[in-house]
Amino acid sequence: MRKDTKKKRRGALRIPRRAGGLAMARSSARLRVARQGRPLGFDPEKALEAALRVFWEKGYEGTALSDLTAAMGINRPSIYATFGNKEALFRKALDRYSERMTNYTAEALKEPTARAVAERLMVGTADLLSCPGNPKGCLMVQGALACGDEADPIRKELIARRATGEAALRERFERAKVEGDLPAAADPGDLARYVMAVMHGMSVQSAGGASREELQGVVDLSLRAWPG
Amino acid sequence: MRKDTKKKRRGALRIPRRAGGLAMARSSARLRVARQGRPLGFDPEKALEAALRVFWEKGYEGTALSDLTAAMGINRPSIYATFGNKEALFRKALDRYSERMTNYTAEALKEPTARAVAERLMVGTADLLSCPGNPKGCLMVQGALACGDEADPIRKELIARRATGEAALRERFERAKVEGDLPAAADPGDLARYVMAVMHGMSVQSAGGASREELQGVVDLSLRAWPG
DNA sequence: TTATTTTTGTACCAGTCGTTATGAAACGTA
DNA sequence: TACGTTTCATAACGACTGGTACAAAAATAA
Repeated sequence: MRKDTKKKRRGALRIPRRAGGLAMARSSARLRVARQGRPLGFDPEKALEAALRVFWEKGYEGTALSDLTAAMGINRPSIYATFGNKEALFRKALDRYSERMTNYTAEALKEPTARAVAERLMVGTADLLSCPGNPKGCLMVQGALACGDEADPIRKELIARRATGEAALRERFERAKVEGDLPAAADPGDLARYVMAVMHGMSVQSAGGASREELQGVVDLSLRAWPG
Repeated sequence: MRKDTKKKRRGALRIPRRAGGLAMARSSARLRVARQGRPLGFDPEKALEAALRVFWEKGYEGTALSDLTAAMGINRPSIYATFGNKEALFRKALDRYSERMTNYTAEALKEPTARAVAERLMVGTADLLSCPGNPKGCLMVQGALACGDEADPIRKELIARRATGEAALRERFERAKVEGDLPAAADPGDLARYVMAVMHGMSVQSAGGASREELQGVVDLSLRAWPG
């Protein structure tokens, strides 16, 4: 099911039998206890974590259902019943990625000065990218940077999420200007784009095998551009 | 043919009937004139250019043979006879990309100062990324950043090519240090990585829809980090 | 003409893709 | 026990993947 013909999207409007959101929210269903029927044979949280790893490593398009079933330890029908389809599973993995991996961004935005925000953001990125247990690179970049028509919704989703992050950064820098933290001549939009570009560039370099020290060198140099 | 089973690589050791290199070197076979047999019904240069565009836009994995035949205006057997297989075609397209699109890099390295080298490199990248007729982003980045096992050789090839560019830049900066153009405290490796990271980051932002002016803003800011 | 060589179009290959139908298995409940 | 419900495993679906066999078509050489 790639491109040119009917694209009938057979399973798109399928409703998962069990409300995945609920089952996902509390691990192993603490509140909806004692449902009748055969119990789940796996931990949805761990399965989702495994799926995230695969997507992170191979990208959306490069990940096959067989990769997912192998990594998650369950078979296809369990995936579809619990998470929807491949696209829905990726989005849930992406949510998990944002919550668990890039939570330092929210913390960084609380730093008192614009420069401290930028520094903490970039150092946090270097940390994430060089964490030994993690795949190389950033899911928000390499999940679907260029792809076929089939994966295009995912590509657009990642673009939107990157844009959201950049907007939050720009707004933080606008506040910094109001607070006198940034010179009047500084352009918050340019600064936000610059910081994002450096982080995305670090992601590409990480995917190419850059070490923690090398990434830190990029961070140090990029902070020398800071105004004021 | 994706991953888990035999991976028999049926056509890998196939030898193209006609020496593709020769036919490619001179457009429409000026030197090897008057070969007998039915003449080629298409221009290999134009076909390769069309293939390059598709790979550039959709990445290696996202590009199907049907995409290529449609864009190149020829059918599969002609592709295989002229260029080899999909992987060989991508490599030829990548060569063309390097020669025609990123030739400004060689020019940039000839600039008299390290800063001028960096500036010309990044401005040239902004030009390339915002050239109206071109796909968004950079083929060397989004051709195969994260992918399945099948595309892994291409991913590694891109990593190697990016590393080659970074090494050339580092060597240029080392020369600049010898020439007194860069302070003794400057680290050529860090500087090269920094410039590459900014350019790769611009590529990601371009893929997300960044305009020429926005990319130029990134270039201007990143040059403020320059030592000396 | 006939023979030889090369390209073209068609139709196909085995394998994989994402997705699902089906029925057995495993639970709580009556 | 039997029932209702839910999950599990198997096996299949149609569509598409990269790659090819084959013969007709189009050129040169004899």
